[in-house]
Amino acid sequence: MGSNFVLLTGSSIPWLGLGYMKFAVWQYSRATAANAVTKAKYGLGRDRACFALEDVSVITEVAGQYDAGAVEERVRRFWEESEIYSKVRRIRQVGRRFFFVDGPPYTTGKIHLGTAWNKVIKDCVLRYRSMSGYHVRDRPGWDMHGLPIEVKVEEFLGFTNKRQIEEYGVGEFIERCKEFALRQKDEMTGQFKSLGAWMDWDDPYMTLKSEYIEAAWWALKRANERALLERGMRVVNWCPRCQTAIADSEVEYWDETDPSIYVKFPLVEEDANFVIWTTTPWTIPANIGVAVHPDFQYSRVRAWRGGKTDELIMASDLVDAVLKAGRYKDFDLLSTCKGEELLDMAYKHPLDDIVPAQRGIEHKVHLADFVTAENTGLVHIAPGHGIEDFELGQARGMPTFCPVGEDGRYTEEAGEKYAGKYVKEANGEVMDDLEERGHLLAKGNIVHRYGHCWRCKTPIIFIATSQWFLKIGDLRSDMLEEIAKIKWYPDWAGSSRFRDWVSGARDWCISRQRYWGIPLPIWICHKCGSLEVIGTQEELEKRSGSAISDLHRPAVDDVTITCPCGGQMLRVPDVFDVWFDSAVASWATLNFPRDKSAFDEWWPADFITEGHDQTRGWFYSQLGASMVSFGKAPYRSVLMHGFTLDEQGKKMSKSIGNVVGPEEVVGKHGADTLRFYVLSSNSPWEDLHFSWDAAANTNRMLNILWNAYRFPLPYMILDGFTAEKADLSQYRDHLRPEDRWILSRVNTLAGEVKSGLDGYLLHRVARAISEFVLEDLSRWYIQLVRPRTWIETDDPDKLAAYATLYQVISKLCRLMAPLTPFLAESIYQNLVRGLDPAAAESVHMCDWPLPEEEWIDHDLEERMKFVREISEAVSNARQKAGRKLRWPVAEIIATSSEPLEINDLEGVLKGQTNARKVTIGERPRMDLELEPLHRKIGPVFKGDAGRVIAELKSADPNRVRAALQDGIFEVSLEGRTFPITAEMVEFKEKLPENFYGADFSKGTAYVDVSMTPDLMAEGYSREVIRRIQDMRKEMDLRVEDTIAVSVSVDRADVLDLIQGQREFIAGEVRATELQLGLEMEVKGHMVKEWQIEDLVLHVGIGRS
RNA sequence: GGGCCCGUAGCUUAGCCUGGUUGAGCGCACGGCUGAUAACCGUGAGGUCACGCGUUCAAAUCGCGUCGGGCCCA
Repeated sequence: MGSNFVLLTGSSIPWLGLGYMKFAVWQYSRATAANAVTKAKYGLGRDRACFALEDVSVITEVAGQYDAGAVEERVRRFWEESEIYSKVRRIRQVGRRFFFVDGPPYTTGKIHLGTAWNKVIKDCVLRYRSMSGYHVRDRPGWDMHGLPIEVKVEEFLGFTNKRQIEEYGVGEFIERCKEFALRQKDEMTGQFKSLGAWMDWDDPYMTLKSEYIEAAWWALKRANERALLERGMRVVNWCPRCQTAIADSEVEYWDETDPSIYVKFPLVEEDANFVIWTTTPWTIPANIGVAVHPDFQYSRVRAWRGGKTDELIMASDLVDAVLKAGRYKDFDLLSTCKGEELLDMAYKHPLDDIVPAQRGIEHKVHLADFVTAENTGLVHIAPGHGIEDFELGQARGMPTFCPVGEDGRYTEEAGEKYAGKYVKEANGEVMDDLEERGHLLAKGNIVHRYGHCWRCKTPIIFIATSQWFLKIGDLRSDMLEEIAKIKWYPDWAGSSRFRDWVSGARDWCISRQRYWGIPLPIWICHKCGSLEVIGTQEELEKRSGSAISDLHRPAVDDVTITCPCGGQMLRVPDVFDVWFDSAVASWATLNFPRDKSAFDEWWPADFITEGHDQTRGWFYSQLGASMVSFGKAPYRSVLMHGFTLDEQGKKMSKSIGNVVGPEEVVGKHGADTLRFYVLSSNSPWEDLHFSWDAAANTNRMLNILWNAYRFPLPYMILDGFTAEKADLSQYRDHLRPEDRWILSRVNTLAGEVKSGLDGYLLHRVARAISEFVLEDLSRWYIQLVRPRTWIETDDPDKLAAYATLYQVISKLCRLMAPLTPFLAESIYQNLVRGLDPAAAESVHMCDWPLPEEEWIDHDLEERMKFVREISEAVSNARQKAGRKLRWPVAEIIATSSEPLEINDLEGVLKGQTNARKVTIGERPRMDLELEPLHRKIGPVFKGDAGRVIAELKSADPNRVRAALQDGIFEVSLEGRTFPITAEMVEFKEKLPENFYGADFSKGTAYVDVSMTPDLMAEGYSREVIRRIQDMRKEMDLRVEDTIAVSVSVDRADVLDLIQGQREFIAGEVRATELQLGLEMEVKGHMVKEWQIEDLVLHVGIGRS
């Protein structure tokens, strides 16, 4: 009892489950009830059913509003209960393999918009591949080791340094890290699932698992066999707080103020000084040399300040700037020389009285190309504190002097005065010491970008330490060759970006002096010094003779093995750089080396996709590790995607407060909206500027789709539409041109979607779908098909429309399944499975809908395009004329610059424009307009000109033109005649009265809005019908209810007109009685007064 | 400082590869439809295509440079 209670209250999951169950029971009864009742009774469709449960083998009506939350919850439940995911993967096991490797997200505990986008792309691609018949390998992964988690756990435990971890116990600490990582993983799994990402969540690969660790060990063993593993002193980025080397990628830069000092290094043999510049005074105690550029010109000057003179050597171009910084008054140029002439000139270390170790070291000038013409043109070289310094030091035989310890404090080697001081804090003291000894030429401050530990934000320092390296530099050219074989999306991601990065590949420092990571499997003999790299747990157990429970520290630290020399071999205490963990993912996910057959079957990956930050990250680390292990690239194709930024294109950051979480978007608009939005918003490789407006617009598009799908359902249900009736083949002769058109369009769309998905142009796919839904389906086809759905008999015309809609929507939901898996499933379950229980159990189990060429008719699509354009132009023209669509027009005319074929679509055009007659090609008969030209007439007729012009204006332009064609036209005024010549007038064509025109892409459409009694009768009747329908709706009448109607108008002429339309009106509104009268009293359950322009209408409605 | 990508209407964007009157959606204003209706449709206003120079008969599109944004590096 007690534990049961705790379970219910302690976790929100069981509680939610209970809620869902009640919801489902309610839903089920609703759905079945609704279905049973709707046949007899229309109007019940306000329930929130999303699709029929699978044992109800009929379609049901759905909610009037797209409620993503409800739809997704229902679908999620269906997927879980019916185990759809595993079924989908199972049925494809016979297919061609598609090996996808998930770039493992770091277990931070919370996914962000970028991570969501990443998984949506992956899911979309995998669903498409699966539907296309591929046997998809979709194991997700988790990156669970490393400093970020260590730092979190340290924070939690209140630790500030490594010693506290050792005191706490490494074993305990590792255990905390592990728990933390596993908990975060579980939370994030839920977040990914809510996006509809289908991956093998029950069996992800985890970097902390033994089989995973072995994959890394095995790779290192291979590296050693190939002589690519090396131990050596290197200068590394060092975090003095974490007391470990950190990778370049773990360094975070931001502006910081540091000292900027000019230091004089006195020459040994002469009374002169080299001038160097640095921002790190604390590295001066470790100075070993000075570098100059061999080709620069250097000057020796004698400079004055405060009554003293100094002889200084620096780059000639920088003399002025340096002397200004040192506040020298004036100087004499003594001599100049090229940098190479300075080679090997000796100087004395400026602090050798404080740093005794410096006294035995030779200090001199070296040549280096990396010297730039900035500051002084001479560079202070401390091989223990700089990467280039170290390299130059190695090349030139300088000692690597590094009097700084792992904690960032000077060691005894730095001399008594400095020993124990934290280097960044010693800057001031070093400057003072230089100043006291007269070696400080100038000091100031500089704001520059400085590196920090990305986890604990401590400023990093460079120190020389002994580390383990992979000699990636040796593999550079092989890597470049491999890159060229990989298919990159977009191409430049590989051909320029990645290529550039790999061209600068340097040896990879893989060791870290930490705890929570994969231990380096290197054992060293303490007697003979030989080294052994262990590849697997089994191998280690065999070599050590003891069973091992956990491959992590500290357990593995205690394992010793016996060297062939008889000595004892101990493990190197370091762990791997965490980047190495994910680098081996492509084979670790296959459980290689434990399982060699899976590797043979699957490796290398067919596809990976990550953000562009992974160019230097995972794309690179995987390539490097794979080249070391197998000599080839671990992936065949790569889609590089962008970053998610805010609407202004700024990085989302907590401090700016512009962060949008995926769960916010899902909560507001649903997962399908988020998915479709991120896929459609821009090309995958561009950065996404998240916009709430755009997301809402995507939701609106899905709502329109929902409405389009929902629209025919009540009619289909009412008419008992069945699977047999849905078979399109029986209606071949009854398909209207618009049916053939939408069928052509959906197949054209299928082609576009396929080629887009094949080429990872996901935005093109989403946009093509969106365009189809809005333009073709909702705005056009549904409008065209509407009248056919309320034909009452089993007319093949109506059934052909149903079958067409069925065909289109069932194809569309398959095409959308990879993008909006919930909505697609919901539609599929109701419409497709509802009619045909034998259909595949889930839309995601369907085969990919290929374009059916026999349905594609480009000509028809082209013709319809013009019909739509003309139709739009006509509504434009109608608007100019102030004639509503409800009022029929006698004729519309479309003219164009090129031949225009409408053919079979004339009926569509007539219907949509509400025109009695459609004329294509002929121009309307134009009226002529005559314009007298004042400047010609005036000079000829002088004082009479005014009256002549007036007379001309009132003349019939046709008569004038006819006369002018023969010669002159005579104007008679008060008995006089005025001869008018052709040059005195201009003719313009004018649309006849009641004609209005508007342009479309190929020409102009005209509408003749002249009224006839016949047209007026229909117009008024439609006005009346529309009011009655409105009232029927207000009374909440069912579609088949009949009514008694009385209508009174206040104009006799209108009464006459509508009297002739009695049957039309009664039929449209299902009236069994219809009374029409002038100023009469109307009656019924509902009575309303309406104003239609200048007509007052009274309508009374009652049930009959 | 270097590499790669991006900059088009108030906002989000298409067009750029292959030069020839910038096309849409949102928002705004006006209108229409009314058995998809808390839905939908039409019309209108709104753009020195970041800026400058060049190539060309012609540049949003090609080249160079500047500015701004992003990622990566130094």
